[in-house]
Amino acid sequence: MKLKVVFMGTPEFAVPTLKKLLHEAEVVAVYTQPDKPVGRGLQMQPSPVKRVALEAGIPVFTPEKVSLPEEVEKLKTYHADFFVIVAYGQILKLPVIETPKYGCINIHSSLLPRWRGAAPIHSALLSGDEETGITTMRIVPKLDAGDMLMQAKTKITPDDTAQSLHDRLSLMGADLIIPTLQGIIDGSIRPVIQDESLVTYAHKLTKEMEAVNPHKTVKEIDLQVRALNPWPGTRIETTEGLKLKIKTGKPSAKKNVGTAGQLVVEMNALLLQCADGAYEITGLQEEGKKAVPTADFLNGIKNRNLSFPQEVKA
RNA sequence: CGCGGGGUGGAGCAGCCUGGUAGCUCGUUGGGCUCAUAACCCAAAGGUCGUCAGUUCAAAUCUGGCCCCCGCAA
Repeated sequence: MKLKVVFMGTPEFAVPTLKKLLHEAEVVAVYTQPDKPVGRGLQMQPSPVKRVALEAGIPVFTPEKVSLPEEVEKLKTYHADFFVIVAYGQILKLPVIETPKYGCINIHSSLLPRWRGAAPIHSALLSGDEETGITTMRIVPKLDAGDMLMQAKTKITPDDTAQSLHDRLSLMGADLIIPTLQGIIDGSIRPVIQDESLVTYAHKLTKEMEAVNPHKTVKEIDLQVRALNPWPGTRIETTEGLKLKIKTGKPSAKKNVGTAGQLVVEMNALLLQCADGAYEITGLQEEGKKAVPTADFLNGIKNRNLSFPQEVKA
């Protein structure tokens, strides 16, 4: 008999898990954040989870606060075995948590207890962690503090960005959900209490983080570019008015091509001089234009009013 | 009605204000030079200038509508 599940999730990250559940379990209802005005023109947009759920013909609910008493009453009527929560965007209060027969299960995109909180993928990258992963756990009232059920690890490669890790981890999470639920039912999983002495917190990303400080090291710049891709991105603006986002790049073999903060063109490469060496920008996007390989950008500037080096504004 | 930039040979751009022979850097193809090359030299192919209509003797260029792409903001 299929497990009866209520799914709660919102962004793209939650979609693979929802699809897995649609396939392997009986999803009786989907909860997601209300439609919001997003994008150019500020048009109302349903969440990615809502789109998938509607397509599958599952009832979708978008309460502002799922923990209100009347919402809890409705949740009880499903008589669900589990609530599965993936990046829902609301903190569940105890009455909700206690509703399903076997409890509320959460998928978190880090190796707990490291990186509890809002931006675990970015935090792992930004701090130069060598590996990260997925943890399934029981939901408790305290944020991301529940007992851990299963984990899967993945190495962070030099090419990984927040985007590539996000995509990989979201699939890993989907693969973990059925074994986790089954393991609880048949008692084969032994929940592990989080070691509070190892807890770190992943704080929310802000727009301000996109600014590059060229007085940081090449290593730090590289991690920033990869961790903040695609959002909020890594932006530089020169004193001559050139505004661009660094999409991709790598530490350059060249050591010093100017003074810290200079943007230099040398041997068909665009280089940003940092505190301890040069960082090569290999892909970029100018304001209002498409993202292009740096070679294309350099082809174009040859008949524009652009000359290098330029100074990057702090 | 949130603000703004843009659609020009395969790529990235200039030209538009001050209408009148299609430009630059690169790629592609052929040839040359070289022990050799992603280097250099010569040559060629490739574009109804997003689309529809208007103004004009004449529109990439001016005017209006439509389609598409992107940055900010959320």
